[in-house]
Amino acid sequence: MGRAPCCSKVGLRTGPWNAKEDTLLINYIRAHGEGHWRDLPKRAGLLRCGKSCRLRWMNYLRPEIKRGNISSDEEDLIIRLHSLIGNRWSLIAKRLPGRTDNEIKNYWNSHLSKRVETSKVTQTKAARAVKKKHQPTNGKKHKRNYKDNKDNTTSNEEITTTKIYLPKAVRVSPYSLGFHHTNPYAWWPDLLKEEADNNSEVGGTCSNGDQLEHSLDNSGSDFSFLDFEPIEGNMLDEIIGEYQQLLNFDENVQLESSEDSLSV
DNA sequence: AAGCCTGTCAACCGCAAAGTG
DNA sequence: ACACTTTGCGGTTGACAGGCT
Repeated sequence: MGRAPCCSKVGLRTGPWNAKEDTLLINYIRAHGEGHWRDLPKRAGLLRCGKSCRLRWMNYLRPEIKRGNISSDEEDLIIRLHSLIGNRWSLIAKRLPGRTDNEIKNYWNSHLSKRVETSKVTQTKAARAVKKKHQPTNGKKHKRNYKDNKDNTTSNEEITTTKIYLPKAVRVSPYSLGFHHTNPYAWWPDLLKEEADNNSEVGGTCSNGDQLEHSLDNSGSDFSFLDFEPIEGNMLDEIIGEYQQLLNFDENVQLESSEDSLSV
């Protein structure tokens, strides 16, 4: 997948992960925790680069990841957040528990971007019709301040210049943002689920022959995500409400990427 | 049935921020 | 303050599936 692997990865596997690799990675992380991605493949007996392992874990194997269709609530939230902060997928993902930035990005590119674009055009046509209706008859431009969009695809569209400055991208641990899950092992391979359910030793022998040293204890501290409690209340509603206030501040809001200030 | 087209999504890359010594 | 390493992010790619001609 993607581009050709970089030069330093000779001898390492690329492309889709198989079940055996997934199991090795899951077992290793359950035993030793996340992090130290560079050394992880060697220790786990994987012929992958650390980056690939991290990506596989973060985007697919983490137990708190929610699989399945994106709900209409989530979709609505994505659209609103994207209109507010643009392609900041990780920030958007952090507002959608169980969803990954990659998943949201893909969903946006394949499902939402076109729909939103279509919607924009429709709205623009309607706006033009209204504007034309109220255009002063002397031919002078309407006094209201219109400004071309940066994007040429909508260069003819005119919107007001209320600006919201985007925050700089910051790294925030998903755990610090209330990332919760209710059934962390819901979709893990049955073998692993059994192990988790039984609170049993992860150890034994990996398929590569390595011995796993640590045991899994759900009440223990090896995995912080095991300690999470379900979110109280309807988080999506809260978030939508939160941003609704911002979006309603002015009918037309123009986003402008800049320093970490918010001004309207 | 076969070839082409299009949409989806996992996985890759480069780059930059954060962390560490 | 600096250099080096690690981690996280966003853009992009390409395999695959399904629809269309």
